[in-house]
Amino acid sequence: MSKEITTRAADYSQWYNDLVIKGELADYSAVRGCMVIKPYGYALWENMRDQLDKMFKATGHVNAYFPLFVPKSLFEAEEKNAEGFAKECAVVTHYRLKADPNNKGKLIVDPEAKLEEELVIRPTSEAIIWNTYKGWIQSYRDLPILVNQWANVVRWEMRTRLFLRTAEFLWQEGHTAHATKEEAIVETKKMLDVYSDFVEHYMAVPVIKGVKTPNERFAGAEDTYCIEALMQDGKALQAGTSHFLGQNFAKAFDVQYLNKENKKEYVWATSWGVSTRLIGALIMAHSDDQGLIMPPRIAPLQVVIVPIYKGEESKPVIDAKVSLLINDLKSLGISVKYDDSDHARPGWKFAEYELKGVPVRVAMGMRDIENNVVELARRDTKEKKTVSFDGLASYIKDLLEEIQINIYNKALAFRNENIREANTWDEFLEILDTKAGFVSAHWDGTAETEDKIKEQTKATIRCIPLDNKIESGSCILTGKPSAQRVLFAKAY
RNA sequence: CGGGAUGUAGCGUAGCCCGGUAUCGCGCCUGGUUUGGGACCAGGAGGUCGCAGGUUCGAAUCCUGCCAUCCCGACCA
Repeated sequence: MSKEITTRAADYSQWYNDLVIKGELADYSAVRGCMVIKPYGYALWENMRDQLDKMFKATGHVNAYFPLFVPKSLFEAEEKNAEGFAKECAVVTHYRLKADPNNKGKLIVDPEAKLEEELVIRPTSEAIIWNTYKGWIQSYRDLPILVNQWANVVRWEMRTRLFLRTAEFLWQEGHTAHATKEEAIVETKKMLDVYSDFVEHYMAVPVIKGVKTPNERFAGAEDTYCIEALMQDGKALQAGTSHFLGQNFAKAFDVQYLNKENKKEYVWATSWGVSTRLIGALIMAHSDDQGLIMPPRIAPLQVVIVPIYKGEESKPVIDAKVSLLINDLKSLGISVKYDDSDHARPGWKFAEYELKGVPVRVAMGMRDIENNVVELARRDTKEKKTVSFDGLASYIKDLLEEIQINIYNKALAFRNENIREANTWDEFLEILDTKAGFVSAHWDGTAETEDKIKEQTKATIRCIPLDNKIESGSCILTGKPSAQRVLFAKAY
């Protein structure tokens, strides 16, 4: 009774909030728009971070750390980038507080401690990083620079939502510098592949790789590549972006190198990022009305064991048997918790771990020990099975993989069912209205048409899929000729 | 930032219209009985009624301002 979850059908947004808060991933904080990521949620982020970090390093990248503050003069150097982020920047103007002479025990900002130059709290780090790269790059021998940083950034959003859009969020941002345009484009696409690989294979969320239209492009980019995922309510969510920045930042910060012919050239750049927003995607892609469903490969906890005992004498017997299983699981690299706490009964624990999305639950009582079995429950299908204790750990290892694949396939089937072609404006409206999801339709390629469609339907062009087949047709709105379909959806 | 709603113990709530020292359930603590899908009995602790002003002898209740959260827009990862 203690932790009722709103159903998806009753109120999708409330369902999402319930999962985040009652599943103990995060909580609201005293700071507007900022959340506290709780240990269970942070453990999930750590698993995601560790895996991504491995993948970044395997593709030749190294980590570094740049300041939180960006002097305003650096921030404004790349005009488009500055313009794009200007209206959501937190700015530090003073460096000292002092006692309020009129109000004992209170503090005021010391007007005499005004900064000569305001410091922008980074909404993204291109400016400070490219200012730094200027000092790192003289020759073609200094290139490429393949640096990533794990950091927090601040974007003063009007309307925030747990994980999906918070004023401060955690992310990684890769910033690379290259001698040639071709190399930079290869890098941009390579990192998009790393993202899609991670999101699909570890988070079990299928994504569509594509390129953004100029309207939706990152401020300061020449091209923005993205991965788009579909949530259970039929809305799309941008799960990651990789930008080809051209020479925009090199020119803004005057970063040039000498090539083999001893001629000066501007450096080519990329940047790419994914954030704690991915956790929102994970929640909305898999979870059900009973709670979260964690993909085994990044689950904070993969297996929970619940003892079922009658009387004090059976408890040590169960403990002893369980410790064997724990050792076996740990030796296979599986995370496991034995919840033998006495303040909650088994039924309560079952519900609790379902809410938290633990992939596999083992229940063991005297009855099981006598038969040399356990009760095994999987979170994704809610299926319960009696399984032999012999070889149990490796059975569970296989089961975790099966769950991983099953939830991916389920999400994939849902996503595929929800990509629909529209060939007329009426069809387009009807799909958006009654079914949501992605709509594949022809578009005349102009920003004006894109804006009009957005105004009338709230749907935006999520991306032009990279594997798009070339197919001529006519624009859904204007009827003008079009060379290919693009993907529309309402989005988070 | 515009429109709507909400804010009372850790959580969910009654009381507000019609002003008089806050109700109930869950949870929590102690002891006991329990344990195969959210246990039961007994006793107990826990509240600046979102915050700040104002009206009043007296404010959870009336008035003003602010803050936070949720929903719908605009903006965005």
